[in-house]
Amino acid sequence: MPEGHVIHRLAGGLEAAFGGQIVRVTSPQGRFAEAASLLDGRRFVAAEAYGKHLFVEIGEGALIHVHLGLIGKLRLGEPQPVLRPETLRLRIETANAVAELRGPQTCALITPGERDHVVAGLGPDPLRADADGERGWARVGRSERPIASLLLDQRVAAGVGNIFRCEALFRQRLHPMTPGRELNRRRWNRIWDDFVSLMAPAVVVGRIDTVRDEHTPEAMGRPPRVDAHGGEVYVYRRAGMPCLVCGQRVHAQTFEARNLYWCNRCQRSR
DNA sequence: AGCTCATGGCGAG
DNA sequence: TCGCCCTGAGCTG
Repeated sequence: MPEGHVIHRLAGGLEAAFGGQIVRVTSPQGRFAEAASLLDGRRFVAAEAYGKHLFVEIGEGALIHVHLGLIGKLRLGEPQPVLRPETLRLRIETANAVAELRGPQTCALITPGERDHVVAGLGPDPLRADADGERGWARVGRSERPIASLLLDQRVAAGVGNIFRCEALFRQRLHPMTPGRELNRRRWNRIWDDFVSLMAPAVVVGRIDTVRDEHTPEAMGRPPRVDAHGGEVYVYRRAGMPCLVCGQRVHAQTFEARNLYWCNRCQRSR
């Protein structure tokens, strides 16, 4: 479940659960055992998200770098016995809380310098107060690449994933294949502002809602969306269903190995 | 029980 | 551009 809002939410949850406390760190699966033993029994200092990357600081001078990838999960909860240890890469626990990491793309012990190197390779993160959207525009405005490709490029906007990409393009009525250089700065600013205004609440509520007030279930007299991957959206995973604005069937196509969803009638500009 | 797909990203060719 | 990595939910049988 990993777009940037999930990672930021996890960072906050980890700090609330473990901040300042002495923690047990283990790797029941064994694949992170050596590093875990170095951190075990030390004090949890901080957890920080940058884009889809999570940095967990336990003890001095070392960080755990976590990237969930497509299928990784980090669950926070009450103390409980270890279940399915064969897939449990990392477990952090106190008497009151447990965090369990399974299936991550990355779980590695790194130095602060290595963390800085990872961050240096990322573009601005709409969820960070220090983000500078202009850095994203610098890459978009002179690119021949389709905007759908650019918006998943973590150097353009770190933390944006497939849902926010598809939804921002719909909200801006932009055809996914529009080359970046055909946008102007104002158009980019509106996309960026959408990322900020959609992602920040998603961190708080733990789901993605992108439909404007006039298209909510209440406003349109339709049943609310109930499936597990999020909240109310315009096009993501709505292939073949009627567009909430014009009624035409939502299109879906594989593009650069990812699913792309859009409305051919509403998103004409290019 | 087995198959497919997923909110990612990498490296080989 | 494709195959591959890692896990689990949601189908199908």
